[in-house]
Amino acid sequence: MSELSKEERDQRVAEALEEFYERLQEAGLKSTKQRDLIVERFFWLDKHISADELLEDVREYQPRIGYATVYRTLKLLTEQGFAVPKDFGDGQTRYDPILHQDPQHDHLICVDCRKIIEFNDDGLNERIQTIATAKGYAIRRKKIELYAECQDQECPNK
Amino acid sequence: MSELSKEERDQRVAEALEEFYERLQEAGLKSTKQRDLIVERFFWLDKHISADELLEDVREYQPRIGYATVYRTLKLLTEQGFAVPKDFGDGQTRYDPILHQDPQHDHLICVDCRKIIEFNDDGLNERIQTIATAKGYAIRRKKIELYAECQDQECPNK
DNA sequence: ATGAATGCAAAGCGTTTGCATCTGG
DNA sequence: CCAGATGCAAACGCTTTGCATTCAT
Repeated sequence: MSELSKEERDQRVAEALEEFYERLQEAGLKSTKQRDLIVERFFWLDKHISADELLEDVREYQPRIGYATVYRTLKLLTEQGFAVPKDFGDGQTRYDPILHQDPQHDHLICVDCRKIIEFNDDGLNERIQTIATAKGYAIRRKKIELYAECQDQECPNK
Repeated sequence: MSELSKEERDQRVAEALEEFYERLQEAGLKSTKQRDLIVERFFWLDKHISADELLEDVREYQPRIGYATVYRTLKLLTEQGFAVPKDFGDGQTRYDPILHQDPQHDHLICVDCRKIIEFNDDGLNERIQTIATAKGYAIRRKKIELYAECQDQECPNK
């Protein structure tokens, strides 16, 4: 994610947008100034974000956007598989953008400072597959959150 | 869980209750008819349960219990480490009782019928430990939810 | 008696919805 | 044109809180 160059990032956002507009068309839905902006910013920021935070961001470009529009767009993105809602227990839902090259990552959350580290572990993913298969299920998606405290003093809240 | 005999179950509930009352005393908090009932039923039922469902259950014994009391008791149980709140994305928080012999389990959720299967996998737990340790963190708790569809026709919603 | 717990109703908060208006295809 | 999208405000559902009353210690 953050190791990508601006070019690579632009590239991935562009691809995701293209895919998104294709789906819009297929579904007979419309592209509008507001929707386009929200979706583009959502992809561009490329991090788990709350409706509130996203609204604040897009209002820098179009101050009159209403929060209902943001919620509706996030719902649309979720339905179309471009976003995954996450709940970290602080009362508000956050949405993870899915730029399709990206395998869905998991989270390690510091219980002291609430810092959220994203990670991806093949061994973990394999194990999960094994478990689901053994029980006769096929994984559609997963939600893995590890709540932990860091060992040393890098964490401000200790 | 469900493989326990009634005796074993009673035993575990009794132990958990004892521990709970110890903590209450230490904290200078009181034991009341309502609180006792809610906690006992919560331990006895021994499954993830919403505030609503728990309220409905305890009202069979004491119809005048208010929902605020149930919420307050669940909050207390959570603070004292006897319950873990879980969010499965359907808008209401569910609480998992922790009877202390029980290692914390994970969930496999059918995306079609919303059936929730609890499981525990040592390989998975080891892998998680490894990941956290490698990143310099010590796990306090985890939340693992696998959303999957079942392979055959046992699932009513297909 | 005194601090804590309860029940009720009201408030909170994030999210969703109804509706009149606007807009893209 | 007309279905779909927007913005606003009101409604929603779950959860929390204020307050007068009751209760445990």
